[in-house]
Amino acid sequence: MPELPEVEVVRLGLAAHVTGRTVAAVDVCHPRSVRRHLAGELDFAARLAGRQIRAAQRRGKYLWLDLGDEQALLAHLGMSGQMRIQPPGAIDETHLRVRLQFADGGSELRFIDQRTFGGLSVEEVVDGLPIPVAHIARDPMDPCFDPDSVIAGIRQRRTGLKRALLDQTLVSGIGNIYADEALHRAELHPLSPAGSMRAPHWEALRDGIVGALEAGLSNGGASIDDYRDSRGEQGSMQDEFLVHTRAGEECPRCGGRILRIVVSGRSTYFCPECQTRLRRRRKPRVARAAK
DNA sequence: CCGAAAACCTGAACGC
DNA sequence: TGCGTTCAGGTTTTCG
Repeated sequence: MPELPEVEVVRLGLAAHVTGRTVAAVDVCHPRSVRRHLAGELDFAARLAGRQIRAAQRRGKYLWLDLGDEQALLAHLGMSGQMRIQPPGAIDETHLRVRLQFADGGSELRFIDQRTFGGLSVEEVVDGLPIPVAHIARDPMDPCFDPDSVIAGIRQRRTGLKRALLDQTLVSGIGNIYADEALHRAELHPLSPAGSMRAPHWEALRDGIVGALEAGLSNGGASIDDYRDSRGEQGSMQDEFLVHTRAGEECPRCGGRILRIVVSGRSTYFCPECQTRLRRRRKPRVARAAK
C-alpha cells in the first residue's frame, strides 16, 4: 500500500511531468473515485479545466497538485491508487478511474485504482494545506518536523506503540508496513505501552522511523499488491523488509522466529526475541488535582 | 480519551 | 471446473 515513501516517489514523478502544464479535459470514468468532491463530478471537471499546475506537494500520504488561486487537486491513493503518466494513445487500464488531458496534447495523467479506497477532489487551500489535510500531522520528511514534540505526543497516549505510529494526527506517513519496520529497527515490541518509553527507547524509535522511511524511499517504495510509480515501475523495498510479511522466517538481527499477530485489525510482524516489550510505567499521567 | 467494529471495494487464494 | 468464502488494508464514522 502506498505510504510516505511510495507517495513521495509518485510526487517526484508528477513534479517532473505535470508542473507548468495546463489541464484541458477531465474524464471521470468512475464516480466513486471523486466522491470526496462533494459538488459532484461535473463540478470536479469544471474546476480543473483551464487550470495550470504549479507544483506537486505532499504531507504524509496525501498528495496534491497546486492549482494556484488557493486551490489544489488533492489525491489520496488509498490502498491501490496509482497516478500514472501515459502517452495519449495508451490503452485504458482496467481500473482507470480519472483521466486528465493537457492543453499541450502531450502525456496524460491517469488515476488508476482497483479497490477505489482512494480518490481525487478539488479543495480550497488554507495556510498552505488543502482543507482535508489540515488535521494531518507533519511527516518525518517535513523540514519543520520536530521529533521531540512528536515523541512527547506518543508518550502521552495510553495505547500501544504500533497503534500510536499509525495515528496520522500524531505523525503522518507511516502505515502498516513502515510501522512494523520502524519498530523492528528500534527493537521495540508493537504492543509496548506508548507511555512506557524512556530516553533510549524514543531515541531508537525516532531513528527507526527515519531509517525505515529512508530505506523505502531509496528503494523506490514497496510494491506488494499493485503499487507502481508514475511511470508504472515497481519499487524494490518489498525485498528489503526486515520483518513485514516475513512470518516464520528468521529475524535478520538475532535469528529469532518472526511472528505475525493482529493489532487494530492489521497484520503485524515482529521478532519476539529482540523487540522488547516494555511494561507500563507507574503513574504515567498527571498530577491529581493541583488544587 | 480509548478502542473495537463497521463500512467502503475487488482480486487473489482457498475450500469443497 | 467452478462456485462460494475469506482476507487484505487506509480512513472515517459510530458506538460502547
